[in-house]
Amino acid sequence: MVRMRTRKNDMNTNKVSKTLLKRLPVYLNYIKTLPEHTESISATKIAKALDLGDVLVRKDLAKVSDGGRRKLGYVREDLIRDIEEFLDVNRTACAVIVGAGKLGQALLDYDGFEKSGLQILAGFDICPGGPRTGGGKPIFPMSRLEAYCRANDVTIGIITVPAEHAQKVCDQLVACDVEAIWNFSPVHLSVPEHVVIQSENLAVSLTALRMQMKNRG
Amino acid sequence: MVRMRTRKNDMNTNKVSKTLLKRLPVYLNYIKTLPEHTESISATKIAKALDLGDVLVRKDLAKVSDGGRRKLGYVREDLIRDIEEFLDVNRTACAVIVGAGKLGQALLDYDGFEKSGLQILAGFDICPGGPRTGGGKPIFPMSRLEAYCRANDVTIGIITVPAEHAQKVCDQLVACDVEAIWNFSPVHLSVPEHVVIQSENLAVSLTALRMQMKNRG
DNA sequence: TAGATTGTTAATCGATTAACAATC
DNA sequence: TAGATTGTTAATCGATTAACAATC
Repeated sequence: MVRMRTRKNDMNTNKVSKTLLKRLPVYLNYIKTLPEHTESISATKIAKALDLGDVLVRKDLAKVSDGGRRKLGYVREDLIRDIEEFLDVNRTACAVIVGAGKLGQALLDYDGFEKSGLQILAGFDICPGGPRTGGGKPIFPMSRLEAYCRANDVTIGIITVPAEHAQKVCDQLVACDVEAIWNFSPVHLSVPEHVVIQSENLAVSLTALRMQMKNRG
Repeated sequence: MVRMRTRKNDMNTNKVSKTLLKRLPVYLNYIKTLPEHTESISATKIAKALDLGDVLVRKDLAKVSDGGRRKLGYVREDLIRDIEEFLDVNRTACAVIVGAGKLGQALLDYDGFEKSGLQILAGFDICPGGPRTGGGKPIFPMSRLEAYCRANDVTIGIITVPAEHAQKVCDQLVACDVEAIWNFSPVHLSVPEHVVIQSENLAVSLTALRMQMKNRG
């Protein structure tokens, strides 16, 4: 009798905590960078390598995989598969970047997002400048944004314009029916409730870093 | 009798939570972008504008300022001063960037960090390429890293090299006696205990974003 | 067996929210 | 006064850690 691979009941029903979601890609990356011949890996070892508590890692892994075997740990490639499945990295979302300055171009050219399930199709800017960036992706004028998004199933808008234009650009992207905004400008953006927003505010990170230094030194 | 401006007792003794540190720069930025003529501002209004709970903002502000007046809220410029003082933005830390690719250059040219107390002096790379970037800051070969860091009081090392070189570069920066590492490469870095580390892992953010989309749609 | 590991339940810790008092 | 606000104490929520049982 063929038995379907069963998943833990709570795997999909339980809400996943945001902190777990942030750790899973880190685990995944670490496990993937282990030497090829590594057969198995334990939560304890991952915890030590990543400076985390072992119980924490054990619980995290239990939430996304039932491949854990007492005394043995996890089979490496099974664990990779389970995490990837959980994170749904194979379902690719399409994105555009608005703002083709240095940062925008850096993101446009970076090919590392594809293994996290993101394909950045094109950039948009008020003055499109050179027709293509080094990485070979096109940069279009803003006037073509909406048509492009609708024609190419763009679900994520990435904002890399200066702070003063960010909200306006955000509104334009929302009008293109993107489902999510990934914001790299240092301002809080207002979006309708159905739109997901994630802000990378480097000034915030920097301040956190500096305060930690202050508390140590 | 001249009375010194007194601060709440718990302001320096109490440990500040990490979450507070992440919100303060956001508050500060919001308050600063209010119309010039704005005299006063309340926690309630800030909360509404930034989609946060009002009690949360109220408690946060109380931790960094004692300028709150019942019924009136805070005097805008006093609050700005108190937050800036708390975050110590006027004490500037010097940094270098290792890795002068597009991302490294974007950060090197970005002038927004200075108002958060960071001065990025120079970039370093294995092949220094053109002598200067658009923003006018120098890019040196790696061989000059240590001498430069020691000569210029560099306390923060920013890493924007590909993942496979990140740990090596990190070790080099630690050997230059930097106090903190700001890591933009998507790997976990090991540092001695006395070194502060902050990683901006975009793959992690991206995954969090995609999972939120999945849970909504 | 003994030891390394997972898994589970309870305890702790930290952060947020709720309720309400104070007050200008 | 009434209303908008801060401030404080208790309750709740969520995440992590501790303790220990299970097991291959």
